[in-house]
Amino acid sequence: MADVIEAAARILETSGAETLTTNMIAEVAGVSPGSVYQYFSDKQSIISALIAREAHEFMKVSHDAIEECSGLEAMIGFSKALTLHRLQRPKLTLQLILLDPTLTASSESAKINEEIYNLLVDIVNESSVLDDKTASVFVMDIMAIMRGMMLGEFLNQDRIDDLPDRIADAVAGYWSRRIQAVSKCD
Amino acid sequence: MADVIEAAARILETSGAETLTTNMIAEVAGVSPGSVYQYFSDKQSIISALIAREAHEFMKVSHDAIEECSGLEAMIGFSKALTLHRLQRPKLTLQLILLDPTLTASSESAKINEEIYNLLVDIVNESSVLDDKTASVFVMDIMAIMRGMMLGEFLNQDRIDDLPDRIADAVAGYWSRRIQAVSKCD
Amino acid sequence: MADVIEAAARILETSGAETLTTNMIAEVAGVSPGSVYQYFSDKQSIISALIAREAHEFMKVSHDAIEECSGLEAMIGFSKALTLHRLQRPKLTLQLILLDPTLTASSESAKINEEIYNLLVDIVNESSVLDDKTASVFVMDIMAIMRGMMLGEFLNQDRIDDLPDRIADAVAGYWSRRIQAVSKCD
Amino acid sequence: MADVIEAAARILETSGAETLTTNMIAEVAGVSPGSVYQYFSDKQSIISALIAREAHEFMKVSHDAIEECSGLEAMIGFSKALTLHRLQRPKLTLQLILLDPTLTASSESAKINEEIYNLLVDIVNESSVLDDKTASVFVMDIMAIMRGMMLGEFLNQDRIDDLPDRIADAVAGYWSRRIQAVSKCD
DNA sequence: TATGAATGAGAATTCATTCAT
DNA sequence: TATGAATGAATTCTCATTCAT
Repeated sequence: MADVIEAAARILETSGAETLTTNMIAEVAGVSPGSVYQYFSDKQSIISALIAREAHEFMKVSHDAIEECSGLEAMIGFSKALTLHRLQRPKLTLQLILLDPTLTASSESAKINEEIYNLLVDIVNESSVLDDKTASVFVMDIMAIMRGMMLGEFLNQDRIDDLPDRIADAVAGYWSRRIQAVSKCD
Repeated sequence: MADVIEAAARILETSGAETLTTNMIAEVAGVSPGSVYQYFSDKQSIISALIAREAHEFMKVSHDAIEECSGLEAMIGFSKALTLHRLQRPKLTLQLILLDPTLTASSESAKINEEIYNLLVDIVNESSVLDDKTASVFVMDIMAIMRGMMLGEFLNQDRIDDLPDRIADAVAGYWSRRIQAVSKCD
Repeated sequence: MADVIEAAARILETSGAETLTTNMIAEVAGVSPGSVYQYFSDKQSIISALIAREAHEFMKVSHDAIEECSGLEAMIGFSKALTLHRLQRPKLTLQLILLDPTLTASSESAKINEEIYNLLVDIVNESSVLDDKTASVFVMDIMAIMRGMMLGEFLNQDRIDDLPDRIADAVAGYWSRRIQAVSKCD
Repeated sequence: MADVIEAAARILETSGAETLTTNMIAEVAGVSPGSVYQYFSDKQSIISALIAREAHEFMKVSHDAIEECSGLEAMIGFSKALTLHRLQRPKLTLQLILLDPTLTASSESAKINEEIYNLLVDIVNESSVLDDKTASVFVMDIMAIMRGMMLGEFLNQDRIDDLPDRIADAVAGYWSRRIQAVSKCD
């Protein structure tokens, strides 16, 4: 099962989503096409499982990065952890974002995604009192910025070494500007 | 020809890239499958033409938004113009980003993309003296932030009315933080 | 009309039967696809007309080659005339043989073919008294030998300059051997 | 796999090359269209495999026909064996000659073709000393005569019973005439 | 449970032919 | 009469999925 998922990951990395056929997955995983369907109901669920795996892996890293920090500092910690984590397999990250930008393909990854979302909402609420909707949009934007910048970098691979810092700056920049904007409204 | 491109756009909006078949495009365009190939050599070139159309439309808006401004002000003008433009057809924007994040699918859209890129590099160079590489990464990041936030919003459609402002804040935040970071390095 | 036929010929020569489309014929002939159908009921009738044209051209040469000769000498004269004639456009000959080995695609070329056939039967009958069936097979074989050797040579283009002599030898060889064989039977 | 090849053969025999579609092959073979592509990469490779099959079958017969003979006698033995072999499925032979007159469609049949070619060159060299080029043309001509006469007969089916003898006479006739012609040149 | 050959619906594309202008 | 855009049936080939072994 893990082999099948990893096979899908490797195919995405080496030749992209168009070549991701179930027969190819089976071949790379070293099993028969029929066996793949013993564990996965269909092709989409393999992709979903891969996304869930990646989300899971990240969750482990995520908590450590935030603890003992709060507010913007915690958010920056989070963004750097996410970026460093995804830098390990940039091509894969790129392909997964294109396949499922929201990470909600499976209920499992959707759940993990929500956990992360709640984590970030908590961080935001520690330092400012925003109504639910505003906090939600705030967090979504920050995730979108991170996702967008990773996607951009992984497409160009121009200056991958300082990507974590650049993303941190983008997040911090958004945070400080936006907190002001949101406060003004009240 | 325009009908075929618009048909592709509508299919992307209503049911996404998987249902974008050449037969479906022909049907929605109200022509026969054969007719599609009178104007387009293959399926990809329809998509490329659609992307080129969108890029073209945006270019018209783009110049107006920037003129008489400079520096950050110009960049914010640009980001708002882009966002407002893409807000007209958010679902389509989303699908096109997923199909071709770099806008380089066709030589024509690649050219327009480069024009926009040069426009932004000029804006950056007006206010700060950065070496070529740094300016390039700077501009790429800003485009990535915009792309990421649009993609995020169009997936959720939570608070679309203040998206231009939020993107402008993100761009401004990145700009001010990053100019400092880059200056420190010198 | 002649332009259309010649266009078909040229396409056969340059790129073979697979690329012989009606649209291509029209383009090479410098007319519109619709115009082609003013003169020809369908694609096959263009090919038939081309075959008829070639048969016709050859008939002109044919009579001259035979007159004042008789028997084997006349037959050799005929074979050399045919070979020299077809050597002018070997590629075309090759393609036409493959398209219609019997030259009976159209009633017109079938008629010319029969004329030639009768000519050769007369030649045979001048020197030997064979029953109709035997004479018929005799002539058919000679035509088949010529066709086969031309086809072979035009595929390889090895030694095209002495092809007429080689074919003449083959014809003469068949003639002399076969006359004996046929006589024995009686 | 053999079923698919035989299906192609039968279609060629009954209705010719225009009706030889991959769907029809699958239907006649009693399998699904997809199954055809399990064994053959594309349509052409089915045809090539059929040609290779025929060439292979003939090779088995070929050696026996020649052994213990030499010179013209061996060549006549060969020509009779070939003719008798192809007489088993004349319609198929006809269609295959039109599809691939040189038998070089596949590397496998090309190889077999070369084997046969070498066999015949050896036969020629046993009785006469010809330079390479002359021997090559000599053998090619003999093969062309056989091919041409089979093609002619299979089109008309006039007197199929004495075809082997007629072809043998044609070959013998060419041989004796041509050996003289070639010797004169020296 | 694992296999992998077989499936067959469906995709992209072609091209002989038509017909409104 | 000439045009050439439009047609649409037919073709090759793919691939997610199944099921007998």
